[in-house]
Amino acid sequence: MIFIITIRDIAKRAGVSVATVSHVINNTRFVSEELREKVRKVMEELDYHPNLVAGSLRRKKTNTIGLIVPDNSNPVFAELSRAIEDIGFSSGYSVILCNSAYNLDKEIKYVRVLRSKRVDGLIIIPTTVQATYINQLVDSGLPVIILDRTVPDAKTDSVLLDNYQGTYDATVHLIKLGHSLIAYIDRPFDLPHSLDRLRGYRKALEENGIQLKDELIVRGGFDYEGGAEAMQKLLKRKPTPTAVIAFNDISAIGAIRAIEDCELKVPQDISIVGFDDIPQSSFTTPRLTTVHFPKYRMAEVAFELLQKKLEGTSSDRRAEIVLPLRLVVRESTAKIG
Amino acid sequence: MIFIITIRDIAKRAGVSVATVSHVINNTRFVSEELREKVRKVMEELDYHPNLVAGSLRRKKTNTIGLIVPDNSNPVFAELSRAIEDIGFSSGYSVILCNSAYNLDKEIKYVRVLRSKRVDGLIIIPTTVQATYINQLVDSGLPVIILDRTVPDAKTDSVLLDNYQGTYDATVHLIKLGHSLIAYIDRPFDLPHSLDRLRGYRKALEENGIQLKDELIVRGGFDYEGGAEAMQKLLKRKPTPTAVIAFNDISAIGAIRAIEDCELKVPQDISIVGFDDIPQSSFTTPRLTTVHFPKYRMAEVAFELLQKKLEGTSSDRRAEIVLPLRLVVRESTAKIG
DNA sequence: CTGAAAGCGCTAACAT
DNA sequence: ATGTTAGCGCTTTCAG
Repeated sequence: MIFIITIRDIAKRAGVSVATVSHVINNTRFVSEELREKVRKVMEELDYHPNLVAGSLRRKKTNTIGLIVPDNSNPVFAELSRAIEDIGFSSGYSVILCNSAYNLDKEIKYVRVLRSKRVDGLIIIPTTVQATYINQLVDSGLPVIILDRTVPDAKTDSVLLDNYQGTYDATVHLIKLGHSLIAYIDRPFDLPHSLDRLRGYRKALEENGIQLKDELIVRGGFDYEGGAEAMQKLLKRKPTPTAVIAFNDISAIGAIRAIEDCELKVPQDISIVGFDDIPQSSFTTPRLTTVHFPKYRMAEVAFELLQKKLEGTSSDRRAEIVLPLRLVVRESTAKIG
Repeated sequence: MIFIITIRDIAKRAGVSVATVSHVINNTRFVSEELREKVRKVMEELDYHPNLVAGSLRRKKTNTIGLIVPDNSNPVFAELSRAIEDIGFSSGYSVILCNSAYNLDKEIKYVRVLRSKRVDGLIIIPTTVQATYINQLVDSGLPVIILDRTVPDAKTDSVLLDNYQGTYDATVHLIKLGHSLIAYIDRPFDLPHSLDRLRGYRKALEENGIQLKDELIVRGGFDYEGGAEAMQKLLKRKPTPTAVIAFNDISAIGAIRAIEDCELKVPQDISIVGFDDIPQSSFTTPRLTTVHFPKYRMAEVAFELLQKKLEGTSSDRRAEIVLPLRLVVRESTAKIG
């Protein structure tokens, strides 16, 4: 940071007070066209760039928000980050991107940093269900919005998905296609939202008189490989499932890979449905049937909620917005052969 | 930002000077274990979080860097962002993520913001070849590292790929497989790095006595759909290519989609090779043959270069590190039928 | 309509 | 070994 020109320099050179310069920069009180023009010219000449860190200190507002996601290299989170940046930008906010790497320790470290950096707000997809450190933040007055994860005791707003409905619909879709041996690839460890997805699956089976087989539920990982490995396990189970639901598209894509590696075909031999509807899911072979996650919408809602908190117009009640989900039927599911 | 406890409060309550508190926080001069402990206790009690914006103002260092990428929802950039965040985090830097959306105007706006926010450095994948605004930054003393794009007149370091070699190898691979009708899906508009890729392709054809057919070069878009559309055009060309090289994996995946939609098979009817080696490329059907882009390595090199500039130990010469590329042969390429 | 000046919370030179 | 204090560059109240 070797920027030396300050507002005083501008003021001196333009023959006005620093107050005037500040006001022309921020358009915050009337300044005669004459002075205004003079100030602008000097700023231009000296290539002046206002120091926002000084401004932030004074104004107690940084115009930056923190965003903590598990892993930006996951397409869902990448799209979500992108959307939040987009929306933030148009409201004059920058976003500090933080990856927790599914690691509570790193997440908490980041929260400390962001807090010390005095971000105006925080949008977070937490790694755990633990609410204490989030509530500390909230209690300290930092606006926090929780995304995509249920944190039961959190004292702040969240925007969630109707996960239960998502897998319920997916399962019913499969059942209607004649499947009854429907497997489920779950995430590596439970969290309320994943439990909800599992519940949707279970409920659909139950309602249709299909007995749940525990050996058809298996855990995957957070990458493509995880889905492939889970599927490999499933392929060894007897009876072999004729359909599988994965907790996300990445796993589903890994699963397809594993199936085809066994000389089986999707959907002829096994149907697959994913969750998230990441961009590539329309371009896989076969195109993936999946539950559409409205990422941009989630970002919008999150930002609106955050804005309200920033403006102090947030309702006292803890908002919990649940976005509806919709099954997108493509080519990876078919009538049982 | 309604954090009210300041270093003075801590000092007062602990019965020490603010200097002492500052020094225990930053470990910047000796403080007796006794005072140190007392201060720590008070900080704990009052849930004190040092105000880094004040610190930054004073210290003229924000410990945050700006990262401008075209679009974080592109898997390559998502991985790159992730890697830079990761490396930055371990050196105590936060990163402000900015998407230029391939839009020079937005890019320049972000540069202004980042500059005013006094980021310590900037890592950028520029949208254009235009160096002026980058050089202004450089001249103003802001450490800038250019990634993945050739900006000929830029007066700062860059870390690039050996793009020429990448497509050259890809093309030779195809030629060895017996192909001579090799098409090329280019990006929507030219930039030096894409021109280099095209050069590699041309050179390989030429060296092998294959005549370049201009009608086999077509432009795609920045998403999967763009690749699919480009491929559709190619499929209408006579003679139809037996192999195609795409400027990135996303396009290649879109192209595969388009091919299969015409009841043709990859690689039996048409071979495809991509560029980037994004994670999903090992899991497509067929697995994509592609040029591996060492994303984490690029992030590391970029950060090292940046660090040097931050420490003022950067060489005077403008560094231009070119990372080697390597073709990963998977299943989307085969001997001509 | 414009200016003077206090102070945001911290760091670090200087003093003891 | 610790304390005092002058700013960092800006915003904003208060005065005129």
